[in-house]
Amino acid sequence: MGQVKYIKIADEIRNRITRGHYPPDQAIPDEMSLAKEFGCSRMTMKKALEVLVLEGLLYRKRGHGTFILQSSLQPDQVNVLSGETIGLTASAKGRQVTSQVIAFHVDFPDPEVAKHLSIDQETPVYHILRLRFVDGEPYVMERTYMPSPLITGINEEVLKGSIYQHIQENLGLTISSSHKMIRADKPHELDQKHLACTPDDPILEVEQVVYLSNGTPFEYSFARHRYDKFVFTVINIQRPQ
Amino acid sequence: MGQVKYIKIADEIRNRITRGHYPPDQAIPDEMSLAKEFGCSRMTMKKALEVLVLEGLLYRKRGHGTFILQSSLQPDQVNVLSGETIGLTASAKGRQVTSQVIAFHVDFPDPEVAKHLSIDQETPVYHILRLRFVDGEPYVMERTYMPSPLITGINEEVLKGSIYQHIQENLGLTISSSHKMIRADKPHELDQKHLACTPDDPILEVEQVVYLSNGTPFEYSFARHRYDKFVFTVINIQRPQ
DNA sequence: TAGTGGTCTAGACCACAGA
DNA sequence: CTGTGGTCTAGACCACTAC
Repeated sequence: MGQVKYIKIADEIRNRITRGHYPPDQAIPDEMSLAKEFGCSRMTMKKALEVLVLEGLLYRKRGHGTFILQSSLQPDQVNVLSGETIGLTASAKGRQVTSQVIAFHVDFPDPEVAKHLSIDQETPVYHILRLRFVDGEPYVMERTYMPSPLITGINEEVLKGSIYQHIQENLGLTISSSHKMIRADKPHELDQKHLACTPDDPILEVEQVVYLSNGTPFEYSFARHRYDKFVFTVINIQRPQ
Repeated sequence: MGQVKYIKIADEIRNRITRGHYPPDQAIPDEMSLAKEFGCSRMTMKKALEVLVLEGLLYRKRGHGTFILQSSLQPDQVNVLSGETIGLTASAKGRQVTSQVIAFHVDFPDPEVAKHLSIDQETPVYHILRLRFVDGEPYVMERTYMPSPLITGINEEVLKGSIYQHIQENLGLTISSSHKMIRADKPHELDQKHLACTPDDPILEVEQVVYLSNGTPFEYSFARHRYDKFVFTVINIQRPQ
């Protein structure tokens, strides 16, 4: 769990909300009361509540109070991916994720790949093509590029499981952010073959660059999803002015 | 512009970054130096930089410094929508947005619409169907539901422009957040007719609930986009632990 | 050891809402 | 007027990085 105080407080309040500890139709206690209860300053309390606002559980109204967003209590359908988690293995919690390696080799990157990975064309890159299953159903086809000098120790064994788990646990690297571009597309032949879809079944494609905590991009990928098995959810909070 | 200090500082630093004021391959000045330059406390400086981190312009490394994310300097293609702006009129800056009203009437909501707008089925709701053009090209078909007692003064004139502008400027309401679900779909007949697409052209659909700053949902909508004219971009920063 | 960002504090003042 | 959240401060200590 979070070793940091504001994360621990946010975790506790999130639990209270989802377990119905606070009446959903009135304000939760004010910042000062909560700060006193949790033995922290008001600023720290504010930071904890800010986490839950960004998750879409709470909204706050100056001069009024902090309230539970009704929609957060409705069991939103499958909710396959949120803006928060990275990686299919982490997203499909409780369901079994398996992977079939279709292609795996090392090559020099083309200019587009090199550009997104911020490397030159002389740096070798893993080319990985995986078909991924959730509970045995074909779910997504992932084409992934990673600089091989940076992400070491990739082999068939790793590819059958979770690359992200390998990066974090075996390589000790920290994943920090991702930039995604989401679009619809027509199915390629490869999609039709492996995702078992017809020529008029659309594909939802997620193009992504993922960064380590030192700012280095380590993954450039295209994930192509069956249109009937994937919804991408995003929560957007406006900044003042 | 932002009347708030940290927003104004963020605006200034954003300008410096995009104009190349800071060398892109080394750290920008540290928090204390910047705080001194802008005449603010270190906490305020941190808050300003946090804004730019969330926008994907900067990344920060404890014990190391604050750096410009290379990818933010590359002129990312069209970048039609980011997680930040709400509303087509605001997204398609510099391009001409026009709207054609296909249907517009008031009715009672079905249970699904009522649920997402947090109203009962006796509250009348605007049903709006608009085709929207960017620079004269058909771009997106929007089906929108809004509670008519809440969003007043909607007429053909407003619908041909920007509803959001009407809500903010004429009604004085503040839009605060949105929850989006993005998926691919096959084109309906209505899509094919108005978006000028063929039966095998996919559609990118954005289902959305938009909230006022008092937490009231005021819009439930489905925006159906031509697959070749819309990319949805999302930036995701991981929280510690 | 020096320098960086991350967290946390105690308190101040401001902006906004409702009685 | 009171109470709410929003901002800002000056300073402390901690965690991590590089030298």
